[in-house]
Amino acid sequence: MQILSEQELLRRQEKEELEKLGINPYPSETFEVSAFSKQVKEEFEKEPERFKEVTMAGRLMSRRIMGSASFAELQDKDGRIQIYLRRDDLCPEDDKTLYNTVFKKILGIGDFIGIKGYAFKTQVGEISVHVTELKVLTKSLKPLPLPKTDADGNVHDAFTDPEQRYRQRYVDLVVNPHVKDAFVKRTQLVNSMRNFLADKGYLEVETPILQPLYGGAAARPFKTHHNTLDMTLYLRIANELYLKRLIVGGFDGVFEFSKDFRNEGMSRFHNPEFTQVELYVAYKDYDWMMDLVEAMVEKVALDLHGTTEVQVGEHKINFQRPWKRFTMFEAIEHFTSIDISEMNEDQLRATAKELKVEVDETMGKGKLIDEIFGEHCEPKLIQPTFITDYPVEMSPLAKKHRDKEGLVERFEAICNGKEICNAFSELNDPIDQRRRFEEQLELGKRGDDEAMVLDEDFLRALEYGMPPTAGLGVGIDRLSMIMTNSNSIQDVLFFPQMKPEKKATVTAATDQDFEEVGVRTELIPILRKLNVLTIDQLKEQKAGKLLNDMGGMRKKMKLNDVKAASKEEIESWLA
RNA sequence: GAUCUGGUAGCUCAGUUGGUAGAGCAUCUCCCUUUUAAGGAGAGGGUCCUGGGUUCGAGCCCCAGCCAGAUCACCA
Repeated sequence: MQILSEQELLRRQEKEELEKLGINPYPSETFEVSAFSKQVKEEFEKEPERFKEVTMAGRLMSRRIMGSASFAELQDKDGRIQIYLRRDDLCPEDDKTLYNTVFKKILGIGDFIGIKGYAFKTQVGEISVHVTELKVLTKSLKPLPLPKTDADGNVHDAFTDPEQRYRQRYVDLVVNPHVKDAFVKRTQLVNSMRNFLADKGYLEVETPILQPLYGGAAARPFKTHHNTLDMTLYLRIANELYLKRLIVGGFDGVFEFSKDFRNEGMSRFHNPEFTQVELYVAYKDYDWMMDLVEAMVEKVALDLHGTTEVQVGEHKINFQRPWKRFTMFEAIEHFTSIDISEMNEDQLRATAKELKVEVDETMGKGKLIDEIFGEHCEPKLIQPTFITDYPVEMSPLAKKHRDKEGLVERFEAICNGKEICNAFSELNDPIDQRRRFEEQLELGKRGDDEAMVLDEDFLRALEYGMPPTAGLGVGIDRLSMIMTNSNSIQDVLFFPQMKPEKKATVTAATDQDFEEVGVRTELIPILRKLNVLTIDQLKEQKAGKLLNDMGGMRKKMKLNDVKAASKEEIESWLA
C-alpha cells in the first residue's frame, strides 16, 4: 500500500467527487482541438475572425478565482495562455455545478481540461480565451512542482534537483519549458542532417544492434545471450563494419543514425547508450569528407538558429565555412611551439614529460602523440577545427597516409574543446587490415580490454573488394549539447541512465493484515500515523509505550468518537 | 574507481554549543468578485535519505551504507 501525502489523498477524493457527479475523470472519446496557445497569442490581433470559436486542451497551470469570475492558465504543447471563466457563461441554466463545484472546488493545477470559447484581449492587454464550455479530460493525482516567474523574469522555486529532473523527466518537461526546447532542437538537428544526406542521394539503412562480434571502435561492450541460438551476442559499439559491407555490396553512399552502447564510465560527456550517425561514401577520401562535414554542420546551425553563430557557455562559436585545418603535428606545434614531427619514441617521451603530460612505459609513439594533443591542444580548440593525420597505431580501420609515413588519413572535428566527429579514408586493403587486426589481438592479449577483435567475415568482404571509401561518424549527443548550449549529456537525453531508485524497504500491511491480529478497523489509521506500517513493526512495540502514543495520536487526529485502545487490547495484538 | 559537496513539508530552502522541526510558494477554509510572480485572514501538512553508535536528549556529533551532482581517473 502506498503512503500518500495529504495533497495526494485530497486529489483522490476530488477524483471520486467527479465520479459522483457523473463526470468521468478519464474520458476516452477524442477531444477535437482547433487552436494552440502560441498560435492564438501570435495571430489573434492580425486575424481576430479566425479565433471567434476555438477549442483548446491542456493542463490547468494556475487559477485566480474571484467569486463568479476566474482567470486561469492553460498549458498546451506550445506554452500557456490565459483563460477567463465566468460562472453565468459557463452555466447559463440554474445549475451552477460546473463552475461552482467542478471548476472551483474539484479541478486543480495539473489537471487536463478541454475548453471551447473565443479569444479576446483583457483590459491589461493580455490575449486570453473566454471559456463557454469546459470538459474534464484527466484528473491529476499528484501535485506538480510549480516554478514561478516574477515581473523581472526571475524564476522562483524552480524544479531544479537534477536527480528528480532526470528520473521524472515527465515532470521536468511539464514545468520547465526550456527543457522541451532543447529536445525539439535535438530532433531538428537529426532531421536537418538526414535531409542533407538524403538530398545527396545516400541511402539511410539499418544494421544489426545485436552483433556476434563487436567491432568498429575500441570500447568494452555490453554482452547478452540469445536463448534459441544459445550464443553470446553483443550490443553494438559501432556499426562501421556493417556499413562497409554494404559499400562492398555496391551501394555508393549509406548512412545510419545508430544507438551505440559502450560499457564504460559515465560523465557529463558519456552515457552508456548514445547516438552516432555514420556515413560511408564510395570513391571519396577524407579531404572530400571534411568539405561535407563543414557544409552539413553549417546547415544544421542555420536550420536550428538561423545563423552560423551559436552561443555555447561563454563562447560564441561560428560554424561558417571554411573551418580551420591543422595536422596533428601543426596543432601541437601551434600550442606548444615544439615540432615533434621528426621525433622518435624516446624524444617524444622526453617531450611529453617536459610538457607535464603523464606518460608510462607501455605507451608507444602514437599514444604519446595523442596524449600530448589531448592535454595541450584539444581543450583549447573552441572554434570548429579539423585535426588531420593521426598516428597509425590508434586507427586500425583507417588507410595509411598517401605520403606521410606512420600516419593515417584521418581527421576529427574539434569544437568547444571536444571531438564532434571522426572520419577517415577507409582502409580497404584486406592484407593490411588483417595485419592491423592482428596487432589489436596482441594488445588484447597484453590486457587491453578495449582492443578490437578480428572479424573474419568483414575481412572476407574486403577481399571481394571495397572501393576507396570515405567514412564518418558524428556524435549526435555531443553536437546536440553544443547546438543547445547544454552542459551535460543528460540535458540532451530524455532518459539518461541512472541507478535505480531505492525501493520501499517494507511492504506495508493491509487493513486486513491488521484486523487479523485483532486491531479494530478504526484504530488502523492511528497505527499508520505512528509509522507502524507492518505487522512486524507492530510486534516490536512495547505495550505501555504504544498505549501512550496511540492515546496522544488519537487526540491529535481528533478521533474523539473512536474508542481508545485498552492496555489489554494492545497486549493481545503483541502476543 | 577516487575526492569533494549535497539529501529536512508537494517545490525551493533555513535550522545557532546537541535541548519542543521553520519560512516562502503550493494545499485547504473563509472573505474579496476582471487579475498579472503573492488581494486579505486563518488552518493543515514531516520516516529531517537508511541503519547503527555516543548522549538524559541527535536534523545537528561518530561509524557504515544508499542516491545524486561536481572534479579527477577511465573512455584510441
